[in-house]
Amino acid sequence: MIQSSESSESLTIADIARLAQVSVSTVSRILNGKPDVAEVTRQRVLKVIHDTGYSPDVSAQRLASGATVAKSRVITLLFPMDHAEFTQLELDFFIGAAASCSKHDTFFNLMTEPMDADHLLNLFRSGQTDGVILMQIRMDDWRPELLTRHDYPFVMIGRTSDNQHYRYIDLDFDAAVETAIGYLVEQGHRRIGFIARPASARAQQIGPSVRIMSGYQRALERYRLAPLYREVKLTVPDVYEATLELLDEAPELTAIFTVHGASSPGAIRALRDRDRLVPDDCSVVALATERIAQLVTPALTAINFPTDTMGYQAATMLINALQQPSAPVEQILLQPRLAVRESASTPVGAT
Amino acid sequence: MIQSSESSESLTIADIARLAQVSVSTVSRILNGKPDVAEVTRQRVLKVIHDTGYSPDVSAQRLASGATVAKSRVITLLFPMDHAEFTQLELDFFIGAAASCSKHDTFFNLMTEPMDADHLLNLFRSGQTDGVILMQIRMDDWRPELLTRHDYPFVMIGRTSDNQHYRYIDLDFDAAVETAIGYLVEQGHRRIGFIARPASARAQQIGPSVRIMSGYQRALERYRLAPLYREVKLTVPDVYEATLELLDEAPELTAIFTVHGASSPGAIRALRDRDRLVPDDCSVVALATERIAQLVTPALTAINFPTDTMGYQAATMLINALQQPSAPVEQILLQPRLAVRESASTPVGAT
DNA sequence: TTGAAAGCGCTACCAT
DNA sequence: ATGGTAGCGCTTTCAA
Repeated sequence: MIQSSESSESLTIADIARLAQVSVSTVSRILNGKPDVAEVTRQRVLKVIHDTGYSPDVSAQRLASGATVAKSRVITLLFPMDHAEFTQLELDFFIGAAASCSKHDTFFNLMTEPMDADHLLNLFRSGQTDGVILMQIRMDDWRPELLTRHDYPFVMIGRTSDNQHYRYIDLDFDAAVETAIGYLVEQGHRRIGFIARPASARAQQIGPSVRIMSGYQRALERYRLAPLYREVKLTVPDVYEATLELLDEAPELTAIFTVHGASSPGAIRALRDRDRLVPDDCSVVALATERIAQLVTPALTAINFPTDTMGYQAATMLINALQQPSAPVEQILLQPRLAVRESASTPVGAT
Repeated sequence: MIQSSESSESLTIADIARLAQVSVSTVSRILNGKPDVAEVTRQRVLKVIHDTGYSPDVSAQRLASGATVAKSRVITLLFPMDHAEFTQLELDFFIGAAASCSKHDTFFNLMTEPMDADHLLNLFRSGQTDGVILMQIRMDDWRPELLTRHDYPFVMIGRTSDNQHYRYIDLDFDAAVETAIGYLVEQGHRRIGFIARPASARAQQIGPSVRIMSGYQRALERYRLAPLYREVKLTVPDVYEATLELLDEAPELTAIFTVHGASSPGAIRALRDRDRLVPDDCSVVALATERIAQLVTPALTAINFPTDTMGYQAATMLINALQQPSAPVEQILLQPRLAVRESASTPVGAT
């Protein structure tokens, strides 16, 4: 009870055996909860173990038991932090994934370190994780191919340009933009400002950035709209500035679509500072999580970005794949759903 | 190059040695980057390794090299998810901690599974982590004592009732409540509604819940105020309801202090639905992160809850402790700082 | 520069 | 119910 400290440094199973006056095999049995040990013996040995603070060397256990790499019951979500400022968005993915792990008796691991191939493979080799959730997927991402080749389980939140065979869950961003702009057009808007993620993300071929811009192009053509957009860092001040620029470029604009709910107060305030009230004098539609949409005033009319659900589903998908490796590959492409709230309306003087 | 797959299942260093026509020792040397190998040999062996897809068994490596448990360069943030609904709050802790890890070449691990003592110790024993950040600290938390006894490094975000010797960073919640209410009183408010975390959290002795209520008691005494509060789940709808109740109980109230920024729109909307505009007809002060405070309209006058900074500092503290185990124990108790924004003002008809 | 062999700490099989 | 012992896959002297 009392013994203060870790002489455990170099204790081996042999030491325990000696101290408890039994054989190594017996100690091993006890350690592994085997039934064929006399209760008295077990107690005696257990006492020694506790008193000495001994704990078995995991490496040796694994090696001896032939478990090349033991199931760790850990899944890891990889979110390379340098590729994007953390935003509310990503956080909800984490929550969802963590919640699923909790429900499925699995540990959840979040890694924000950007990884090269070696790091990634080592995660598996070292037994640190049983599977990974990949985020910030680029159109030409190299990771799915690598992991597939090594037969390491993974799912993507996002998708590459040609992912016939990989598990993924993603929002149909192309369609999301078309839906949002379509809605605004339906309401009678013709001059619509668009605020998108930084061009740098697109240059890096990050999926959503690429697809959002292609969706925008398609929407422009489909509705015969003139381009009017800014690609900026999605912070409140940057969006504020961008909105002002848009207003300068096209004072006649009656609506703004922004791809990020959490920075939309920037737009709303810029509008207010130019004497435009939302939604009466200008509509704002966003791509946003329900939570953020509700937090902003006026509550955002928005394409729902169900990030927590996506995180939850991604983790669940991965855990399933772990349990049934031969099960068919699931691919989920969520269709956009617009939630009408308070931030958009018919333009002044429209039909 | 082409080889499609992993026969690697059972490849050992001996197989590589045989295939490359060298001894096991030589392969080992190459694996470990030792200099005393002929370049030709090295190339030949490397090719075999690559072609076969061989990768060494980590357990065996560790065992043989005597590294009882290798430094994992991982720190783990423990956030037991059942103890609290995830709120924006906690998320910012994660961001901060992750950011520090990134800066300090360390992996960041988030675990949401509630843990018993065995789980916790195993995290260390199995070499999964070098240190942990504890959250959701209870006044009488058992974890610091356990970890200290085993000499496993940790820091707390929060603190126990008697943590003379543990590393921690915490906000002075007692003082925070007094400051907020003091500010309101200074502005001329006398009838102030208070919205706090659920009583269940307090029953569980979760630090902030306990200290916030004790701070409230102190504030009541100090300013001779009558109690007027609700303890509720901090969601927008629940806070909405709570605010309505407060309004029913004390229609004359002129201010509300809530401990959670992200659910404060619930209060603001309840007020609006009772024809009270914030801040003109009723002030709202919150305990909130800067980000949330800015997101809400009107921007919240709030006690700053620097969660991301706290997460960052906690991780940094831990990483330092890992590098210099003998360094003195750091303890940081942040004093509350009020940021005046738009949501509070002088009550109607006050001096 | 290379090879042979002795363990690392533990499990699992075979005896007893 | 217990003990003896042969490896698990690798690293690391020590020789050659």
